[in-house]
Amino acid sequence: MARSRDTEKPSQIIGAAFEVFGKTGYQATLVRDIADRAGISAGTVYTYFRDKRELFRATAKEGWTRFLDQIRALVESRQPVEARLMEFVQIGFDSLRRHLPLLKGMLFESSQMNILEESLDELCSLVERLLAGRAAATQHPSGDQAFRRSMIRFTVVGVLFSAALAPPDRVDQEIDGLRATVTGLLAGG
Amino acid sequence: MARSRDTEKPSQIIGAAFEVFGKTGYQATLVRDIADRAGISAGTVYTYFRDKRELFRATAKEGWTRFLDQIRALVESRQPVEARLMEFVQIGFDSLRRHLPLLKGMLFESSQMNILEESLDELCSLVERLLAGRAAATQHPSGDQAFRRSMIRFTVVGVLFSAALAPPDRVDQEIDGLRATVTGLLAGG
Amino acid sequence: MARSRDTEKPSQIIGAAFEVFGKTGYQATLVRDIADRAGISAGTVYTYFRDKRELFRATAKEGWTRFLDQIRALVESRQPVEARLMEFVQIGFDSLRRHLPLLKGMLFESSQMNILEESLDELCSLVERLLAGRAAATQHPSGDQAFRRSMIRFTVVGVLFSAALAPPDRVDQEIDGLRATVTGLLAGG
Amino acid sequence: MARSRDTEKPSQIIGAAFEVFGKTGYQATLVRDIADRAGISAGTVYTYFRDKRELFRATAKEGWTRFLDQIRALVESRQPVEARLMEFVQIGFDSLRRHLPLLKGMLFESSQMNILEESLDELCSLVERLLAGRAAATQHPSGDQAFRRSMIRFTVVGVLFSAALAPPDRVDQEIDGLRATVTGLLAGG
DNA sequence: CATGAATGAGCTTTCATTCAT
DNA sequence: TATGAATGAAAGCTCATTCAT
Repeated sequence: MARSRDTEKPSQIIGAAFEVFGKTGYQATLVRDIADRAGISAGTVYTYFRDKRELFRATAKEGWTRFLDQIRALVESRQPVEARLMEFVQIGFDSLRRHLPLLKGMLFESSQMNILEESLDELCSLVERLLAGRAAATQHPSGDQAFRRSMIRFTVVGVLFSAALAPPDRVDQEIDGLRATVTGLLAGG
Repeated sequence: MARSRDTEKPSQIIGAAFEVFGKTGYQATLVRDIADRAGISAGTVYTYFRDKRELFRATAKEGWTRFLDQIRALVESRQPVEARLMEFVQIGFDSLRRHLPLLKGMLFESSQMNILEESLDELCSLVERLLAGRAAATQHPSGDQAFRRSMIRFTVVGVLFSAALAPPDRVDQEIDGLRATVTGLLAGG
Repeated sequence: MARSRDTEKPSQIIGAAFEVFGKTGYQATLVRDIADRAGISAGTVYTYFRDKRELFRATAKEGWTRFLDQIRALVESRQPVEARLMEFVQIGFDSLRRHLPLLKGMLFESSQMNILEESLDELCSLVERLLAGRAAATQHPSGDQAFRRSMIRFTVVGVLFSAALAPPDRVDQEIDGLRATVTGLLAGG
Repeated sequence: MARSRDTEKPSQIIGAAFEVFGKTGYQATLVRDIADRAGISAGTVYTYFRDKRELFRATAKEGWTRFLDQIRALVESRQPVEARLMEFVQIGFDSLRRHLPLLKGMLFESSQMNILEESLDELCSLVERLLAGRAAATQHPSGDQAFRRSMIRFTVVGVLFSAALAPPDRVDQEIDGLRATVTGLLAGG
């Protein structure tokens, strides 16, 4: 038999891609760099991914999946609402800080691949559910439902892109500021 | 009538760049295409702009300037608050629709050039001033000031990027939806 | 029934190669395509043939062998001369039509592999023998022997390459024309 | 003004291409090698030729043009028939010897580009005209006209391809043999 | 022997930028 | 200053071949 198809190879490659795309951006990343970091030859990348684009897509998707899984678990946890919200903020901004380069890659270099759309939608619904417990307490007319939903969407998009737009040397304070703002919003109602 | 050809050439080039970048996107745009449309040779572009990047920066800046000038005039106009807000929405979404490709270029294809920061900041303050009249009517504790400011920021960024992220065939309905949402937000308070 | 799989594999591969090279041409043919059609893996091809080149050579040789065997049988058959000549034309042009792509591969895409030389030589002598019966009838001085031989050679080469050079959409009429010409030559003398 | 477009550049490039294609063959030739030999950069080749293919086509065409021009002049010269025929054989086989590698390139590596068709056709008509004077002397029924024409075609194609098919170490004797054959044919009638 | 995953050399063409005129 | 011919770096992907299993 031939060398058996290594089932870990794809995630090994994605791992490498995660780092290189994150550091270098989509355009500037060479497939060879990813292969090098994964310890394989450039050709092998193409055994598992049709092309650079698909590799990027898979990498980005993987990132979102990991993150959304955490949030999903949180939504279904039995903690009190406020605790869950705090943890959400914690996890969310940690991820943001950690994966900002990849996010920028997703935003800036690949408008065609609408990886974000879906993921953003899901993130927004999760946030909605996260807030639902609290919202139920107060009686809200249905108009406020739409308002809330739009608020959530704009807040999520606003946070992500504000962070992504920040100049590299001010990323950290920008994220801190955003986090404070969001915390405030949650506290304020 | 014209002062001199040399003074006009940069804006002539920017005018051409505006159209070509807007239609084609940053990457896919050839410097020669811009030169052709400007009726000059490719080499001449480099007399006025260091490189393609700087030309894009200047073009984007020009676009924001035109737009912000309109809003600035609106802020200083003597119309009643509500009328100004309606006109703002009108102008804003018209520009968005018209210049979306250029905006996408700014967002997605030129990560290093943080052209937006400044312009976004100014746009947000203008919106703040636009809303200020109305806000003054009600007594708001200072906490709400911060809330309002963050709201504005998130809304502005949210609108721009949501539009930019929409897949090409759904851009129009996306913009319509965003406009409705914003109108609702303004109406709702 | 079969002796052993290993003995059959080469001809099995050649059979597949015959079809794929014929359809696709040398350059455009992937070793894997041949392997697929032969129902084996690409690697196995290299157990029986040093490389793609050698496989092509073997395939072409096989094709010539099959063809020359038919002609050889014809030469040795007991039919009257004229009947043999007619059948020769029949078989020859049928083969030409059927295997033209392979012939083109031999001619155009594999300059170093002079597969044709030998086969052409044999084909020419067979034709000479085919014509010999008729030629004997008339008294020919030896000079005409050389003339005849050159004629044969040029005719054979001329037919093959003229067919091979014809643009794809005119191959059929070209072959028809060549056949008519040859028939005429035979009839005429 | 810019550096003016050098009108000699194309033929300069073709000159280099002539040598490199001839020596190396179409496939194995790197555009860069041609550029190097022409003393220009690889990119410049593309200012004058759309791609490698078109450069080859132009090169081959140029070769045929030079050759056919000579033959054309010969046809129109006032020399006696026999002298012209002898000179034709002289020129023809000299060219064949000199440009065989390019011819092989044309034959073997580029069946798609039917550069040969046209040139062969013209060469054949020229030969026909060359022989016409002599032919006129004897009364030939029209059937012989067709015979003659086919003979010419097969002879021309036969000579060219027989030379092209000869293994490198026997090219010279092959060409000598072909020349002798042709001379004999001409002498014999 | 068979397999097929892994390898990695190979190469055209584009296009931003330069610079001789 | 304007021109546009010339430059030359740059990189994805294929596919014949190898070799670990």
